[in-house]
Amino acid sequence: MATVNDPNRSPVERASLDRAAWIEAAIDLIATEGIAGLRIETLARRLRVTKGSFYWHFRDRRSLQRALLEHWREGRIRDIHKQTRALPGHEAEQLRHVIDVYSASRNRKGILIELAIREWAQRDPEAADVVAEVDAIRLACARDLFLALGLSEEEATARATLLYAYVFGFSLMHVERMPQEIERLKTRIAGWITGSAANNPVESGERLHAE
Amino acid sequence: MATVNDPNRSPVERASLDRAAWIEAAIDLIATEGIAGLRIETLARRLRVTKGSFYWHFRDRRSLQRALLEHWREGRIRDIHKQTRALPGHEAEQLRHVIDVYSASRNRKGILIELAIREWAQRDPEAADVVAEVDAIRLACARDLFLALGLSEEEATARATLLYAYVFGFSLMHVERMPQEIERLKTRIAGWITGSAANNPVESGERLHAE
DNA sequence: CGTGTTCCATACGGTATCGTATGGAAAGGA
DNA sequence: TCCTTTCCATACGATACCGTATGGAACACG
Repeated sequence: MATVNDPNRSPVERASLDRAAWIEAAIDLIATEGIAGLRIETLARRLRVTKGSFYWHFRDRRSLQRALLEHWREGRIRDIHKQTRALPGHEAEQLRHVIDVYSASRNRKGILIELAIREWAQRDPEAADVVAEVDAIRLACARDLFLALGLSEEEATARATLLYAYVFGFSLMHVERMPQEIERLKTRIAGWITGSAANNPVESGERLHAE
Repeated sequence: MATVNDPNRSPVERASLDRAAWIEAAIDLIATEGIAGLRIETLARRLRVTKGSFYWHFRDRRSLQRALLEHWREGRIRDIHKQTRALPGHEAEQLRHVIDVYSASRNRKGILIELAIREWAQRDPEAADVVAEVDAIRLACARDLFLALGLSEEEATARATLLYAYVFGFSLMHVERMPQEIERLKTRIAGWITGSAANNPVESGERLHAE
């Protein structure tokens, strides 16, 4: 008896979906099409079902958007805490790690999602609230690292702000340059931002902007 | 002769439009609704005409988008040259002026347009080309100011990149804080970026090698 | 006055999407 | 077996939009 949820079924066949599957697909969609491209029937086609399925799991389009925001919010909060948890004495290293891991070249899809949501937040109050919360938490995490380095409150706040703004701003830029040249540039800038010895290589790490 | 273009006509009456009027309205629209909100019939309603007018002035929707890009490109290039034309000996001051003028709090609408176009550029090659050109020119202008301050090529390029990324990144953030507090923060950060001695100069392992 | 040009209104076919209403297949108890 | 729940398909009305075709009013000009 090959039930609907039979794990032995061919992957191309339709499996029973749940809210999580819709949210996952929605994240993928906004990464490539932006928030405006988040259409129910488009999603349904990608999932090889009809929108009858969608309206069983969600009340309406707005409901999916809210679930999307919540999913993104929780993921970002979990990640920033993971990425900024430094061993004592390794805070500077951890800061450079954060800069590197947030950079667009390292995590294209995550950046696209960030940009899509932030552009959405420009005209959606609920999205703006979520973005504001994520910003505040990430800023606090970065600031704490600077504080651990012995900086004053104000100094640490300012450096964290510079770090955070720089990372997202860089992801907005469309630079045409040799990759190697770019990396040198970014390493130098990271040194300024962290205000520390700048020449330690940054270790690669896990993704921060994962969906 | 009270022609259609008679300047004595009441402003609420419909006047004869031209391409420039459509482009202006389109700019306003994307500032509030984003690129996806740029619909011909929506624009026509705002201009109190029907789309019959639009298709007289433009071939199709894409044609308007291209005109929009061109208009934005020219405006940005003119503006950056104007904002970065410094009197000799006043380059640092001019740099601070640039940071201030391009900050979101001072130019909300302009930032919204920038963000909309940059988000558009994430998935439209023609828009991406225009953004890349504007980025290159603005980076060059900022770099030239740093060069005039005596920095090396590489150092000037890096500082210009930091400045540019920071300004746009900050406009992406949703900070909730006292305006006055924000201004102090931004002033301090601007000091770091310009490398001036006004506040806390950026002291790193590789400090300013101005020759 | 007649004619051509400019600029816009109207009407149309076609597509995409939203949300609803309703039916039905499959699975799991009772 | 029968009934219920779960999950999705189908059909529908309604809206918004694109691009085209075509008519018409106002003006310019000879």
